[in-house]
Amino acid sequence: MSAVTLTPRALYQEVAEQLRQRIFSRELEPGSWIDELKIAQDFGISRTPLREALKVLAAEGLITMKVRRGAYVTEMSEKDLRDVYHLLSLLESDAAGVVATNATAEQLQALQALHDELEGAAGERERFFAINEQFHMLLLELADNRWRSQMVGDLRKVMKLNRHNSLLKTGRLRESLAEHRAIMQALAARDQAATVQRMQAHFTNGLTAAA
Amino acid sequence: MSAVTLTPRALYQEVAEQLRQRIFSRELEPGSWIDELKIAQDFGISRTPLREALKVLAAEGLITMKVRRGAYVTEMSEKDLRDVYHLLSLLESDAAGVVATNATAEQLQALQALHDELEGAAGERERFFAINEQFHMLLLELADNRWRSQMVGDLRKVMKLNRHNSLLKTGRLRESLAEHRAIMQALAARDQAATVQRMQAHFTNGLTAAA
DNA sequence: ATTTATAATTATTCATTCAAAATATTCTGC
DNA sequence: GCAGAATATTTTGAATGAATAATTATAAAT
Repeated sequence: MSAVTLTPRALYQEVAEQLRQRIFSRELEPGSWIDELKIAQDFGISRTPLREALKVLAAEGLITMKVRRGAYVTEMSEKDLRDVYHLLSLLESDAAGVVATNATAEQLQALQALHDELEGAAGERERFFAINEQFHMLLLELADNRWRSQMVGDLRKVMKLNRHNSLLKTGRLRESLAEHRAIMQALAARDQAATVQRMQAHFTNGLTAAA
Repeated sequence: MSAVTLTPRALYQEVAEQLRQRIFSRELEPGSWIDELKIAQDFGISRTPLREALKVLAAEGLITMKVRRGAYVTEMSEKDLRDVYHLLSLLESDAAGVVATNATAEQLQALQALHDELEGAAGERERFFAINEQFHMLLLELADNRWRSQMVGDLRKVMKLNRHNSLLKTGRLRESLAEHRAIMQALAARDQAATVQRMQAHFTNGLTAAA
């Protein structure tokens, strides 16, 4: 038994995270019914913490509960994808604008450092995506609004339901880098309007590339 | 004709709604601990559906779960209020812009009708607030993005945790009406930029009035 | 043969029970 | 009298079991 029952967090949270992984890996496909008994047996737990985990995921939008019919993995239509992407663009652009206005010199330096890493990783696709993710996360953190961070986190999770879940297509890597550079420059210049505008453009380009 | 389903929704959803009411009415104060046993006995139910309801409310941000310490009603700091209000402004302004661009003539007429009602209710405070709420809700619905609607709904719930929860102060009623009129004109003119800008101004004024 | 109604199976939902952890209280020793 | 440890009580977290609701399948009647 691999069960090291050290409980850093509650079981239902652990289960929720495991379920997210199964959903993102498409082991649980969008639209499919979630068999409580089977999952509970798989994890070796009872249905109680599993049901609590399902409530959490339902609130995140990853699954949809139907009365007396159980839980289904949320299906994202094309419109849903566009809608969620639109909100991500709106929220992250605004966050960038806030950072352009409020960030300290040290914080801007941290962003610049990450961007420099990104420039260096233009060849390695995987590493580029990882650092890119870090950059967006740091930006969000620096915007210092836990409610927005929570919402963006949820939206990004929902985006992962999409089969082509990359917000950045491979072919767009060079253009994406150029856009990032432009954003970084606007940030360094503390130009809020330009930062927002360029971040929005960055997202818009990402969508047309993904479609 | 009316009572079709005996169980319109699951018990945990019913309980979640009841808890929201208790929180909004300050029967459960922000920062206070939620006694599972007591609440369960109050409602005459077991702890199981109650705990599931608590998970839902936690996802909405209304309560905060501490590991092995139970559930607490979320406390909103001044900064939290500003942060949430900022997001509401961002999301609803964007929604208004979308409506300015995409709404059909009939939909704009429906908005105009509500606005006309608002003009007529300038004297009656309660009715003014009710219609105002309807207007914002209809706008959101016409923007046709269920993810945003969900988010705005959650944020508005969280705003209700505040003691002075009115987004519109009484004294600001006349100014608020004037701002609404300006928004309606921009909508009728299908001027997206002006609509967004005026809705943002509307929110900004509301905040300074509430502070 | 098709449609409707009933019965049976299956799965969700809620309650009761059990275990583990944290906090409060009491007792003992210095 | 005070401090520390041990015990007891309170409360969260998890498991199991029972009941209700829904769907599907089968049978009967038109």
